[in-house]
Order: sequence, then structure tokens, then C-alpha cells
Amino acid sequence: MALVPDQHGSGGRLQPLAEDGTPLGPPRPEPRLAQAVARVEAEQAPRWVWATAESAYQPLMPLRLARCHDLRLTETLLLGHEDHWGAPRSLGAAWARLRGLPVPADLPEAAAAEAQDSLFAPDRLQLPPGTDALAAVVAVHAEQQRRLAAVTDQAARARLRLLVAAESAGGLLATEIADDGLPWRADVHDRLLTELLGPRPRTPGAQPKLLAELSAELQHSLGARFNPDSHTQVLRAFGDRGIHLSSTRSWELAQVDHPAARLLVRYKELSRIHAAHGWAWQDAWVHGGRFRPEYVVGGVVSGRWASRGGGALQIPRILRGAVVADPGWALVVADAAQLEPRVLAALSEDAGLARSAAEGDLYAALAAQAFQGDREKAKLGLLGAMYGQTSGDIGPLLATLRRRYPAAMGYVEAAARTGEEGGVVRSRLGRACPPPSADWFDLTETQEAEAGARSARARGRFTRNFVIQASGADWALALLAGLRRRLAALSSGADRPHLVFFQHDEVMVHTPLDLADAVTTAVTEAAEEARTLVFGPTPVRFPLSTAVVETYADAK
DNA sequence: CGGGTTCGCGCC
DNA sequence: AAAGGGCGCGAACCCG
Repeated sequence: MALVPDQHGSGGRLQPLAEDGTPLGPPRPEPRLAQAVARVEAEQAPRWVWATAESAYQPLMPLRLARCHDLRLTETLLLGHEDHWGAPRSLGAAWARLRGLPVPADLPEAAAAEAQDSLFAPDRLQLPPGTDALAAVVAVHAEQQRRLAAVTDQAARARLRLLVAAESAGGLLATEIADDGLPWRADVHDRLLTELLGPRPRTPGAQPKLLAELSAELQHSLGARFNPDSHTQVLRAFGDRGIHLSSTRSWELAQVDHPAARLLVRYKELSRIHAAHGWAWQDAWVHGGRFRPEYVVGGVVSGRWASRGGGALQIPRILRGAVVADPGWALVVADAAQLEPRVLAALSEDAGLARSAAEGDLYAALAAQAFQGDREKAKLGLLGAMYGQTSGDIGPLLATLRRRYPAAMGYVEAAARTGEEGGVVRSRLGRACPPPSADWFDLTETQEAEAGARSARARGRFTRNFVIQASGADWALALLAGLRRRLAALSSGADRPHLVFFQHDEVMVHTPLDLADAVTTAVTEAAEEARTLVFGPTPVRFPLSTAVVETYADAK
């Protein structure tokens, strides 16, 4: 069912479609769009087709719909798959390509965010003036179905269709999470901040008491006046005492045997909390007991979500006590244990690594197999292999891994080689990595062989990691889509369990207490379903650690 | 004064 | 000699 809201007001138009996108009837004007959509959802539960969730789904909040086909997200996936990276992805751009018209550039993200709030800002859909938006939605959708059907390899086609469905479900979910919000207790947050920093300063922008004291103590211990927030001044203050630092990074300070180093590390920890998640952050982002961040589905090229404003994906551990379930409710927190090495085991079909990943603690099993039981070595070696690390004492570890797990190591090394040579790699479900940038070619073809080689190696590390990170994102998206479907089946109305947080390999559901066990079962089943959907028959397991808690702080 | 860059750190 | 992937954000700093 194609859906296009009116430019202003609460109406819109619907048009029923066949699976391949052919219209099954004329457009239906609906002056009361939300009611009409709710009725159609109850009667037919169609797959809704729209330009973007933000243009079509957000205005329908708090309505919940089961399935959609998001044209913008799908266009991005298809363009990547067709190696047309960088082409504009808006509905208007896709329509223009279809009709042989000049293709409008995408709005920059910042402008797009503003376009949301202003009646006069340019329309993010980028349709040429006078274009019928519903006709464009119908035509672009039919074209996307045609392009999906044109993928020749049957298994690859099925996986790409799965990716389109999962990505679109992600679009639904991001809108719903923003609508529901993450439960956030401002009073608990304030208490935590007061313990760490001292009471909230009366004048906005003033430094909290404990932070100011720490700053004074730090300056006293170096016998100089300086701003601890200024790298230049800090380096000079230490240098004047004969301590020569190459940076002010905390790991470097940790090696310095001077009281000022410890004070500075502590100062940096606290000032960061104050600046990034302090009272100003609370004023800006927490309202009515909810933190409402804006998630950007597919905001990372690997398919991970990004966020805009509020640092939704960087909630510091020390403040997680402020995430508290409502009275009579609970939080179900689930995260995938050791997701990325398991993804590598499944992708590469390495028999030895798969055996380690068949259950329990992967690193411990690896250590028992190949590292004389030294779990730390096993973990460092495998992480280094997935990131392309070459420094430190990792050489012998990589050599062991190469000897014992040749298929797994061969897999990441092949991905790295492809990247170094300027090629493109894909996730398990078919998300493509970006091609090298234009200046990459300048560098690799430069006279200065060293700069070119360095740049090629950097791209090799990127593609090496991409196949794993992006396939992990495939799995997580499939889990989300399956979990969302299961939660909707558990109950409806105001007391429905709902997803409130998603961070790469971790999900959180806010649920009435009596449904907490059912939610735990649902998330476990969704993870198992995702494993089969994404990786097919594999011995590799993707265990979740799940917890039913009152506060996020108790989840780990 | 505003915009862009660098540094460094929060998260995975 | 160089030396691990992906992000968002804020403060300092630099420049026109």
C-alpha cells in the first residue's frame, strides 16, 4: 500500500499495489489519514510503501505498523549493490533517474534535519515542482522491485531482499524509539552528577565545585597557572617540570609518575561527563522522564545506526543508573556476546574457529585450542586479526592463528587485499562498502610510493573490518526486525513492551513486569532466527546475555 | 565573529 | 619504521 501524506494537514493518499508494484486500483484520498491507515492495517496488514519514515511514518505516531518498504533506505542499498556509490538517494533523485531528468543532489544532513521543523525549508524528498508525490512513490517502488528481481544469483537475491526488509523495519523502529523515548530519571541523573561534580552551579556555564577544586589542585601540583582543557597549555606545564609528553591522552598520562598526571586524568574524566552528559545535556534532551535521541538508520556505511544529537550511542556507563524502568515495568537488556569473532567464524566457515564458536566463551575455547589456555592472548590475537593490527607483540599471535585457523585468517586477508587493490567488499546480506575516494587514487598513484602504500594499507584495514562489522550489523538488524514482530504479538495498547534502545549488538526493551519473561524468550528466539536467516546452516552460535533489571546500571 | 579543523574521549 | 575498524561530540584552536 503506497502512502503519501499531504504537504500540510492531517490527510493523505493511499494506493493499493501488487507485489511487483503494479497499482491495483486508483489513488484513494484520505482526509483523515491516521484513521484510514489504522483501519487498513487492522484489516489487511499490508506492506506500507513510502518515501521515508520521517516523512510518512513519523506524522502517524503513536500509530504502530507492522511492515514497510522504505524507498530511501532501499535506494541506498540498491545503489551500493549496483556500484553507483554516491548517487543521490532521495525520492526525487530516484524519480529523476527513472524519467531521465536532471538528478537533484541530496540535501546535506544538517539541512535535512532543519527541513523537518520548518514549513519553508526545502522539501527533503527533492521532488521537482509539480510532481505527483504518490505517482513518484509508486513508480520508484516498482522500479526497485524490478532491480531486486534482476539480481541474477538466487541466493544473493534472497539475501538482498532480506536486507531491504530488515533495513526498512529499522526505519520503523528508529521512528518508534524516538516516539517512545528511553526512560530517564532526571532526579537520579542529578544525584549522580552531584556525587561526581558537586551540586549544579547556580549560574549556567559555571564550573561545578569539585571540578574547579580539581583544576586548582592540578595547577598547584605543577606550580603553574593553565587551562586544563587546553592541550597546548597542559603540555607546556608538564614540559616546564621536565615531563615531556607527546600528547595528553589518558593512556600516556597513565605511564607518568607524577601526582599531576593522576589529577589530570581524573579532571578529564569528570569534565567530559560535565560537558557531554551534564545538566546542560539533560536540559536539552530529557523531557517528561524520557530521553529522545534521533537515530540515523544506516548512518554508518557498515549498516550500523548512527545518532544525531544527544550522543545516544555513547551513554557513559557511570550514568546508566539514570535509566530506570517505570513503576510496575522492567528493562530487558540483551547483548550479543563476542559478536564479531562469531561473525567471522560463520562467514569463513573455518572449522576450527566454528568449533570454538559453537557455544560458550569463544575466546576461552580458542585459548584452549591454540594458546595454552591463555585467554587474553587469544582475544588480542583475534581482535588484531579483525582490525588489521600489526604493531606491538601481536606477530606471533597472528602466526599461530594463521596456522590453526587458515580459512578464517584467509577470509579477512582476502578482504584486506581486495581493499588494498581498490575493490569493493560486501556484507553477508549484500551491503556494499564504499569504493576508494578520488584522492585515494591520487595517493596510490603518487610518485611517493610510501604515501600510496600507507593509504592502500589503510583501505585494506577498512575492508578487512567491513566484512565483519557489516555482517554483524546484518545480523543485528535481522534480530531487531524479528524481535519487533514478536513484541507486537505479545500485547497491544498502552501496556505493550517496546524497544527503547539499540546499540550495535545490544537491545533494551521496556516492558510491563508480567511480560518480562516473555520478552526474554522473544529476544532469544529472535537471535536464533537471525542466525539462520543471515548465515544459514552454521554450527556457530550467537548467544545473548540477557538480564531483567530495574535499571540499566544493573545489566552487566 | 563564524566556520572549519584538531584533539581526545565516550560508546561498540 | 610504523604501529587496530566504526562513529558523535565539545573545547580549543586557527583562519578568513
